[in-house]
Amino acid sequence: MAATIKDIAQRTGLSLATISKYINGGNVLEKNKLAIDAAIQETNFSVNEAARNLKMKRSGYVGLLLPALNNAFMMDIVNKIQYDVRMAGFGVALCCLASTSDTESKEEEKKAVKFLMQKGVDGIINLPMNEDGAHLLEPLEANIPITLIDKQIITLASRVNAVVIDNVGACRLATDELLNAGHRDIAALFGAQDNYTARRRYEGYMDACRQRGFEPNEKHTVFADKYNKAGGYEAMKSLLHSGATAVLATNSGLTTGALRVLLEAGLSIPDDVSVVGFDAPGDQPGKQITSVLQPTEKIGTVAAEIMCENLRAIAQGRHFVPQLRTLRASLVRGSSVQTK
Amino acid sequence: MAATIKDIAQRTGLSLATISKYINGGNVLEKNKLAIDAAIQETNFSVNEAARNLKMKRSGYVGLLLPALNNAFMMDIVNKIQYDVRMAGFGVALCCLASTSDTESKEEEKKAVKFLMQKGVDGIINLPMNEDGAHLLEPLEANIPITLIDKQIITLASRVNAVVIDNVGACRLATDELLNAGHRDIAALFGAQDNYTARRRYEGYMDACRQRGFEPNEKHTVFADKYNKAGGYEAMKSLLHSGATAVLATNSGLTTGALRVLLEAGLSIPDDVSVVGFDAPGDQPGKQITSVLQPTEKIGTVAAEIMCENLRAIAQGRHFVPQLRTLRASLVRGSSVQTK
DNA sequence: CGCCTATCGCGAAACGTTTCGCTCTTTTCT
DNA sequence: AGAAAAGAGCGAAACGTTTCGCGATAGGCG
Repeated sequence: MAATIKDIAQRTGLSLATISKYINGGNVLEKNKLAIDAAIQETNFSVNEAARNLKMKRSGYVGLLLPALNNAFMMDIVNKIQYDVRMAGFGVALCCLASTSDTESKEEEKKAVKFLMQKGVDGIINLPMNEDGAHLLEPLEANIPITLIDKQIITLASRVNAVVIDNVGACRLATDELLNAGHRDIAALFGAQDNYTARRRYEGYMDACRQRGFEPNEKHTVFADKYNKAGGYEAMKSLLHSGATAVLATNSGLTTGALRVLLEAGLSIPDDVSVVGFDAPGDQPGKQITSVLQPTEKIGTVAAEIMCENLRAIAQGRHFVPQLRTLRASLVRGSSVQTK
Repeated sequence: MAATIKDIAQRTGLSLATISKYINGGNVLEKNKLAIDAAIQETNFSVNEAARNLKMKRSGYVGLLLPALNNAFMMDIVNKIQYDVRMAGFGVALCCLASTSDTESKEEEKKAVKFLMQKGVDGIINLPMNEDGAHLLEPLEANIPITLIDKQIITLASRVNAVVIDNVGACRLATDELLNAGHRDIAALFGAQDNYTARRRYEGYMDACRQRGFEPNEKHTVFADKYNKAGGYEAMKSLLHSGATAVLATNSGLTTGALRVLLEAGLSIPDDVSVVGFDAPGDQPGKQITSVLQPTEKIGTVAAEIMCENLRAIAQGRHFVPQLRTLRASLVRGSSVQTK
């Protein structure tokens, strides 16, 4: 049905090789150029990507593999990457995991990588669940470029790209905001302890405290197993009567969960308790929570950029070296912190 | 590098045809089965999808084409479809438009369809911007199954699937909630008048009013050109001093925009003004807005289901008839409506 | 004028599958 | 036992590209 390169060859009296060359930007006599263009117009020809892919051993797709798609952070990143990658001519094969449990997710992530490999994606952008990076070994063997986002995998650092935010600095920023306001009894909520990001943020928290020469109360620090709303809810609940005058919630889920507890307890913010969150939905009508804002768009752009550059390098047989890009997060002040 | 069917043939002493047949579920002598399985194990073989796609004239991808990815409604749908479609063995090629203006979006949508066609997707799931459906003519000619979500395109009704919600009923539900509470002066915010969904919701609103035998005040009704937060903000602003005792905001953006205005005006909900919204972020800490909730997961599941069924039918040479599925939305009561 | 070099075009093989039509073997039925 | 039917396997062609290596044509130069 659809026209092929063969049809163009017949119509123009040229050979397959010549048509192919022209299509791919090669040089051809002016009159042949015209003839080919005309034939392409008439037949409404467009190259068959499947055939091209077979020959070229590529697929024209980039896999985008995320642990979930249920919050604004992920959404913004997906949106940006999807767009930038597409503008570069690649398709985006989206894989967002569905499991809620950590161990299940890890298993699911491995399966997803297999799926993407089977689909033959040319590259993978991944916000990893498996922090050991075992799931990435196979694509790495196959020489498929990988760009990690949000988390670095240390053992793979020399082989994969990564675009992360300065978690230590970000959390230091958030902590300082409370410390500057005079708070010392801070209920500090972190993600699970085996989570890279959570650990870095804890580090930033400790840094900030120690810089003031004070050792935070361990009793007020909790690492939530679930880093979602439920986790934040439970964690905050357990700290409700701890005497803390401020709350530091170090990710989006924890923040929403914690806020809900405070609200249900009838506490008023910031009069009864000050709050600094992460990625707090700043978009809602109502009280604005002072919160660390991650540069999601930038993360997406940079990840896409690196990936496309890698892909171009591979196509041209050039070499490339994995990059690490660290982006800075900013603090957006709302009205949730009161000087003590 | 990677093993091919040829390698398996050599190792087992069988022919290409036989290996292919076995791989695709055909019958083969028990001892050959074993031999093939062994060879596959040893060589870590897996079929080359590019080659298979070329031969079979398919790509193994479904295009998912949305006007944007910047709200929970879209996110939930993407998430669900992505998952279900993947479980059926297809990849999802995500295309979310970036334009903010209507006309630009329509142009962008056409381009996106071209992109997906070029990529050779096997089917397209689309929340359409171009309500005339012109952008879908080409894939339709090419016999690519199409599933519309959220909006039906009447002129294409016999050729495409559609899964929509009962907009009329949903808006009637919302309106009744205010009417039942005794409100008669309702500031009613709708999307642009050339928008299918907006019109249906307006219809539902009018239905509900007329059923009570009263004709709503036209002055209190506005069709916002922008159906986002900004649109809601402007629209509400223009109605602030209209004397309305209640607000009906008929989509997510309008709802947030309107709420912001009320908040800034220092009005308290529901004491000063009652509010019923659509897709109001019910997830936030703070006051719950009574709101219509769309069955996003269900929409996703049904759309994926229909698409995969279509694709299976095509693969097996079966015929299929386009379906229309209408889903019901529900009203979630918060504390934003007060009896007058 | 003749040689060297660029430039352009071509034929053919290759990428890794699936499938058609055929042969050969085995089973089933009468 | 013999014929028919069913089951397995095979060779070869096809899907639509890209690319290698070679021949031909034309232009530049001494």
